Amino acid sequence: MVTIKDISKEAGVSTATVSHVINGTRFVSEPLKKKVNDVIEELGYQPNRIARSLVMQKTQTIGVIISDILNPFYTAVVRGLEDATSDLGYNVVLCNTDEDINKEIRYIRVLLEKRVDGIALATSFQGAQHPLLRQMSQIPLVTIVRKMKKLKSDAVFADNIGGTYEAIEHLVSLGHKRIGVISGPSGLSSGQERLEGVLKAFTKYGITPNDAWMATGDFKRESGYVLAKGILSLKDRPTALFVSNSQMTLGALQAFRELGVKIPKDMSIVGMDDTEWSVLLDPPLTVIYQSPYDMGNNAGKMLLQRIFKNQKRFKTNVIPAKLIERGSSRPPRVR
Amino acid sequence: MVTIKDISKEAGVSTATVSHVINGTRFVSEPLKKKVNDVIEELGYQPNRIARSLVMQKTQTIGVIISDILNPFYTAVVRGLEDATSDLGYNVVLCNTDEDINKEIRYIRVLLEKRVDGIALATSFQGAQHPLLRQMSQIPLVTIVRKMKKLKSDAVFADNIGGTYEAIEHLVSLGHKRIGVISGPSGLSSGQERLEGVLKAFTKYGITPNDAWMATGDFKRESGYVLAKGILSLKDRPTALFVSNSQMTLGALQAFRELGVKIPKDMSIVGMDDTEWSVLLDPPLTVIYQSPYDMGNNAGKMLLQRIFKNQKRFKTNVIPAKLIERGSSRPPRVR
DNA sequence: GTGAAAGCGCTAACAA
DNA sequence: TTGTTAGCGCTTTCAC
Repeated sequence: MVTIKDISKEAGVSTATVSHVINGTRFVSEPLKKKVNDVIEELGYQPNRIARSLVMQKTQTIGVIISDILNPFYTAVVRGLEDATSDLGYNVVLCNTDEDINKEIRYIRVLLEKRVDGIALATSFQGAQHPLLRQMSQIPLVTIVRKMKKLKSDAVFADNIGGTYEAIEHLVSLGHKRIGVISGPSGLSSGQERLEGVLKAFTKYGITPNDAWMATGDFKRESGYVLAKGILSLKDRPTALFVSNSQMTLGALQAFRELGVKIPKDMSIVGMDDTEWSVLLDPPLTVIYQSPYDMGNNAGKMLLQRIFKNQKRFKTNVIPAKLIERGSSRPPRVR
Repeated sequence: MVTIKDISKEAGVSTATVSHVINGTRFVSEPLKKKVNDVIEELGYQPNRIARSLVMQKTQTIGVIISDILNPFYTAVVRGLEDATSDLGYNVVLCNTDEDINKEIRYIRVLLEKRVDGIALATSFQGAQHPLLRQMSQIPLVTIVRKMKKLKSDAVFADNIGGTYEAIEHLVSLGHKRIGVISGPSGLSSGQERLEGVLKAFTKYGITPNDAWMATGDFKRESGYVLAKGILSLKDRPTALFVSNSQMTLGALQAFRELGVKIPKDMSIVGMDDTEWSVLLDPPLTVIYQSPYDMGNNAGKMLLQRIFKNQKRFKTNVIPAKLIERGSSRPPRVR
């Protein structure tokens, strides 16, 4: 592999000069500059950024840690993050944890050791105090999607409470009083807050939650399927169902299909997360949209800000969630 | 930031010893080992992998270059790649090119300069000879999804020809003779081969392609929408439509919906790529499934093999594509 | 306007 | 069994 030394030798200049023509960091006379560039071209020189990183103490790399890129929600987050940072020459390294806190810890450690310039973390940690709290506060880090207790950091997440509140309000406005809910893990802020918004709306509109209609899943398709099946099989069932993420909605829809429960005739459904397929369903799905792309994009921008100037105050960016009304929610059938 | 020197000083040993206890690369007596580990713990030492990479000449990082992670096909590819490589401690850096050859070139350059240990590349280059041909043959590289002309390298892709052949054969076996096709860019091997499989089946079954029913898109949703709309609006239209990727299928389905063309009553449809939503459509979608996860996974494994021992022969891994028959394809209506 | 050389934080050959 | 030190390929200070 050809190095800067080879170039300097071949061009008859110092390595300093080569470095400066490559980076434009100080004036170099035209003839020298040309000579150097010619040699670089001729030898097919590729500067070694590892060496550069070592002296510059920066890697032009940021890490993103999520549970699973196969979930389209996170796909959009990651894309937003890349778009926000790639213009400034950053690369993103992708880490899937599958909600496994040990994987998460391993990834954080490695990213730290690789000296990434920043980390965007959607934690899977459900306890009170993250094991890597100390280490994480040493570098630019933005918590995304899910809040982390005890950690002071920049943060961007959706307005979960507002979003789910709106979902319920929407159903109530259609005339629903019998509303079922499939929520996510209570140990995750996203799961807990979404339930909170639901309950807030229930209270506001004088609805007493029916335990048989309130289920807690794990944000995965299978649990949406199983839990929906349970609720749909009840003799006394709700007239509407809210499902708190797209993967569980997928499972729930499968349950509707299998049990022959017609949407919205037999039951209305509102999902969380908009997807590429929401509009193609029959009827199209009413959803709460949380702008995952924007979340990733904003996270990227906040990271860059912190990388460039280390302000002391931490910022929190709450992205509004909004209702997209489509055909799957209708007034309940009058009996 | 604490370095190996700090540890060695504090523990009263040489940096060599510290290095060796961290990496287990030579015997260190118990007392020393304990002392070193204690100090590491105490000072919260995080080894600098940049420095390590510089001397070891390896980064434990691989790059993956695709057009767009938002396309669930690539999402699965990337996930497969990560799963194949993360066990051995590799990280993957994600690069989205949006089919922009300039972005692709930039990314390849950067990955090369960052000295990634390997690259998985789904190229967007449609010309004869890739601009970075020389550079790319210098490191472990596996071409995926799309073939690259003139480049000798490991490769893994789907059996596009076999897959689309099977799609048409399936339609023919149902009694269709009037078959429309929305293909992808002819400059990409995936686009060209898929069309090739279609034509091969046409020939085999004595079907003469009707130009009005043969459209070429760009693998994006919008083009599927526009082209399908064109075909569906024809007075003389086909009885079945094959669409050669999931994004265009999405658009096509939208066209069916808007024009009130009922599937499969008015027209059958077979898509390429299975997705999380295929089964939820009404009727569920018949598709050709190309195992994107496996493609990524195999690509990862091939990369690792080449990283570990530099065999001279290049391998090509063709992943079979298979028909998944569901409700969207039925015999044509008898007029 | 350009060059010499120290140093970034490790690993490993060599020495003891 | 452990330590000394050269060197990985750059950037940048200081000197000329």
